[in-house]
Amino acid sequence: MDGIQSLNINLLSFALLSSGLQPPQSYELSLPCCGDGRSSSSTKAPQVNGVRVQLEMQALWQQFDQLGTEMIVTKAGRRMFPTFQVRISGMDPSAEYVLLMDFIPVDDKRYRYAFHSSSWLVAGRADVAAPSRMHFHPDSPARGAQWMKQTVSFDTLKLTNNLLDDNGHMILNSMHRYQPRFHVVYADPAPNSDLNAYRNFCSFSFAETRFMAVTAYQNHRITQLKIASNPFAKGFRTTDPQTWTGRSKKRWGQLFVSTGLLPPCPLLLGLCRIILGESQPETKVAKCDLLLDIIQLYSEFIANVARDSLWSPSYNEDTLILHI
Amino acid sequence: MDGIQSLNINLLSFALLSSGLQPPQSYELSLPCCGDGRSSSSTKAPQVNGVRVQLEMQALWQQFDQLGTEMIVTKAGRRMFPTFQVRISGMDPSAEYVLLMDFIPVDDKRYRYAFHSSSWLVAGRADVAAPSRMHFHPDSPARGAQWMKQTVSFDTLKLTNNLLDDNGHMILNSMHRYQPRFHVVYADPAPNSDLNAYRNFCSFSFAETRFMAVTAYQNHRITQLKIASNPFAKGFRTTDPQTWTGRSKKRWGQLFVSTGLLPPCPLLLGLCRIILGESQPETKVAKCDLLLDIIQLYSEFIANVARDSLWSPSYNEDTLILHI
DNA sequence: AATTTCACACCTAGGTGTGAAATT
DNA sequence: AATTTCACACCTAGGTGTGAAATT
Repeated sequence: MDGIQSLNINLLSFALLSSGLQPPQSYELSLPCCGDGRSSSSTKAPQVNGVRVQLEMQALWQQFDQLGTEMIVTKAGRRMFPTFQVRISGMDPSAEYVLLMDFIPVDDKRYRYAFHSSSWLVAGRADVAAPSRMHFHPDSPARGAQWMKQTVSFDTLKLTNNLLDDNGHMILNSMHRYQPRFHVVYADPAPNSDLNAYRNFCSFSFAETRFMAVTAYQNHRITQLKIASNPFAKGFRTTDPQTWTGRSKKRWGQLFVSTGLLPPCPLLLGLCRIILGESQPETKVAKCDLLLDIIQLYSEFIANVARDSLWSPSYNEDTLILHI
Repeated sequence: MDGIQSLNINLLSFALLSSGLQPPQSYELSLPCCGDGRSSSSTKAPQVNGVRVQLEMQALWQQFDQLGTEMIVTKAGRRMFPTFQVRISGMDPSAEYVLLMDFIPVDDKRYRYAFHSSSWLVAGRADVAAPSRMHFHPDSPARGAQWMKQTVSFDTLKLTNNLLDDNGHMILNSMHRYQPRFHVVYADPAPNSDLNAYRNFCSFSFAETRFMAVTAYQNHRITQLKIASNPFAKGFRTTDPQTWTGRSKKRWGQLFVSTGLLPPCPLLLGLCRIILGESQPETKVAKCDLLLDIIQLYSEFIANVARDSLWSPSYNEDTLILHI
């Protein structure tokens, strides 16, 4: 990454500032290239003039966009999901390019979520703009052939609401709306490349990647779509037909303690099977603590309560109610 | 990474080939710089002349070296442990450098391990040399200031015995001995830098990083030291005072089935505690399958054998012998 | 009352040596 | 008989939303 700066920092600063980097500003005016992946044809260097960019996972992005995409921002930095990924064509295979992203405010407004109507409402003018940063793709600089070989993924990019962030994350204001922007910059080796820097870059925006920055999800349907589509949130999927809504250790412990429900041995086995997720054998869930608690409860039950008298209690298929 | 090649490939190929890259060859003759981290003083460019390199984790390397370090090579590629890491000083902070590693045969021999004497014996001349490759540090190229800021780690480097490897791993012959070598190359921007390429690089070897490439560990003490020092091998450490030598599910299952030992409820609890690793609470072991088996055995015992009659069996503290 | 923070359970992704099986 | 391969249990490292607590 160190090499990028020496090669291109002057170029980039001129080019992107002149394209209107500083937010807030109008969304439409900020785009020198149109959003459908086609660059404007005039006054561009041949190395960028023919560049075409295609958004990956477009169907998923559109699914989110229809609900009103939300992206979590945290102090430590949070990845985007869906990840911004593009497929590029039309580069000069042997020319060097730097790829980068930034985020511009869609408008000059601050929003709040109205739960009763499940919609976003304007809640005044925007807060003071967060420090504007650019995210260089870590493989930059690289030749066109390399970039076009496979999908270019910005999966290391993180969003934060920490104005003092020093991890190089993108700083955004929560409850504000943003448009991701993607830039292709030709690393012109000519000594006076600064003079016509505007010719050497091209920018792309995809309307379906707009999102609201939030510290916690507001729209429950967004949460559900994230859980359904992000592999890292698999733990929150409810695949079990019996829908164990209380999945956590605490809830289970409370359930057992408070209701006085205790399983007999075959039921304990069945319960463990379910908890350990036998229904989906690929997810070997590490719910040892929960299991340990249940066994403890069972053990205490045997030791202190049931002993000889209650060894064959009556129970139906799902639960056991102790006759104490 | 693509940028490296455009900047330095001619330079590198000339410089490193002239320093004697092709194995096999004598170990001593192959080192233009001495192994204590000091470069030779004459005929070098000022950007590399004063470079000093210090091996990190030297004590650990020496511990392995005393036993005869072994490094696993696999078809898919295996990391080195210890990882090759260095601390660099004396670079020109604003000059650009490429850092890379290669591996040269220590001698022209093939070895075998004699278990009876716990030592390596010569087993003939070396096999045909594996394709020689270089591993560029992924941050290359970068400025001296960047490289000197913190420890430079080659933790992405992998070793393979697959002659047809196309993942860019280092190809080595199993049962052959190798010396890792580290190169600092100044990326000379001068147009005719090829002409005095030999002035623009410097190489470093650390004798304690020599190792034998193996497909399976031969010296048991090496295995034990790897287990003791590599965090990823923590699962094989025997921290429990009772030293559960049979740790696997299969062994436990066999133990229970074959000996007819079955725990009563308090013992089941204690057993689960031990299996779940309560003794070291930071290691939440996912031994759910094992636990499930034990519970199954216990359940079957209760359902089919003990039922009413044997609910209070005699047992000592460690095991229960059923009176059937 | 609205928004943010934080410890946490629960995943993905991938780095370990094991020991039986396969290969040479 | 020696060496290599492979599925596997068990770790490390870190990305998820949760829901209670803290903050604004």
